[in-house]
Amino acid sequence: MRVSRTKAAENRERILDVATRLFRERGIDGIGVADLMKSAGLTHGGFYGHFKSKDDLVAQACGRAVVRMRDNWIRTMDHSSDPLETLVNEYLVTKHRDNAGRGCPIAALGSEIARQGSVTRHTVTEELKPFINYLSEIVQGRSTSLRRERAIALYASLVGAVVIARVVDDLEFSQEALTAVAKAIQSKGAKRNAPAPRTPTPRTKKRTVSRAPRETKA
Amino acid sequence: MRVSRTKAAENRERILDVATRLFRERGIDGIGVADLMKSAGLTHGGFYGHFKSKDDLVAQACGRAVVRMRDNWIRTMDHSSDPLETLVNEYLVTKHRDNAGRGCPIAALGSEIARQGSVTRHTVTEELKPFINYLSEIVQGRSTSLRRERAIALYASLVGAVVIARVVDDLEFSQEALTAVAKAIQSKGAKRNAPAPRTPTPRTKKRTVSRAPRETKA
DNA sequence: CGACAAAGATGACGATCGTCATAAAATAAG
DNA sequence: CTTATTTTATGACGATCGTCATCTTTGTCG
Repeated sequence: MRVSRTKAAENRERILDVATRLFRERGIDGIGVADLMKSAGLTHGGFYGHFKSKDDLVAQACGRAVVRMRDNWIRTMDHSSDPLETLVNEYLVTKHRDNAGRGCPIAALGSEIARQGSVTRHTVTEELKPFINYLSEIVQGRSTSLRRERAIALYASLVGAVVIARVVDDLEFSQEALTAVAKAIQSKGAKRNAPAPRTPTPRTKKRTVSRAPRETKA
Repeated sequence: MRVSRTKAAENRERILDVATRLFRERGIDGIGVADLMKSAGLTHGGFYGHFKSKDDLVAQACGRAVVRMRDNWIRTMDHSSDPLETLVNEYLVTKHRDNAGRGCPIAALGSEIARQGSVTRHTVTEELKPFINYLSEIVQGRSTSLRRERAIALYASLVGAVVIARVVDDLEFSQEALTAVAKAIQSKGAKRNAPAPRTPTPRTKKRTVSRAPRETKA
């Protein structure tokens, strides 16, 4: 059966949205075209009218996931008086850890994207660069190159923390991964020569009660 | 055909060794039982005499990969006068980035292990804990809890750096991910109140010429 | 030396994979 | 209103997936 032109475009968008979520939840190889289309409310046949292959969808979905993450966090940080703390409070929390389908695609799919074809990797790379550039503006540092270095190191520690927190099945250990990196970032982001927090285990629970990262629907 | 008891044990070891490498290279879903057995020089039929399912193999292979990584790096660091710098020089280099099959299993499979069953995740977790405990001894910090925090944050930034370096297809960007985290770690590991390096882009290439991490064969 | 047991080879199973040809159906164009 | 185009549905394809039953072969032990 046929469908109106706008409806067809909506269907395409829905397939992409479902893919960005299910890939992060189950892995790129963990969800097939048929299941994916069913989750979008369609049958598997119509897929190849929208995408020329699964790899094509993977590239577009991964790129979209990075764009959504970037736009979402930039928007959130732009409305914050302390963007770095806001980022940490949105990223290094259990709600993000337990909601891979709506969280950072590099943390959710990093090791898989690394094995994808050139189109997917290139798309992800180009969409990731503006995010790093933005982070370079919110970290401290004398020179632009130093701030860029710190931005990359910041993002790397965020990704690694969530990956480790999702790998380990020990809840306490998992929580440690999140809070340890959060503390490391905040002690670094603090004013130079400011006294480091003397107590080793102060308020570490309060930090996990913030909102989970959410994506825009369209 | 039958094979001597010791030969059978060798075959089992070979299957496990091949699996620890191929899983990291192609992903857990990226290599099947048949291909895996062929790579071990056997046919697919004998597999279930050694392992009761693929998940069983995945758990043992991932656990073994973590053990090998841990033992290898602990041994290397134990012979070094500056264990932290040695770790950075072994981990944050292109040889490690380009050799996922023999590198850190968390960096190579982190987002996939996070979706594995409870046995795999528990095995990995328990083998990972001693590594974190070891790292806690080589980082600086007044209290044991502070050192543990820093050890976890250190490992997280290592993992994140290699994941990002493997995801992006921009070679310069990829190299930046490695060196940025290396610098961040070394500036942190330096003596407190030591002057931070003033020049923003000094010697960053020399650091990448070290040996790649290697595993023991048995 | 002979009998048993066990390891690996062979081949097949049902499921699922990505892909595509074709049919049906409704919108868009005339 | 008719015609033609386009989108989705149906169903099938070969390949590969994990798994297992069966058989052959051979090491092991009485």
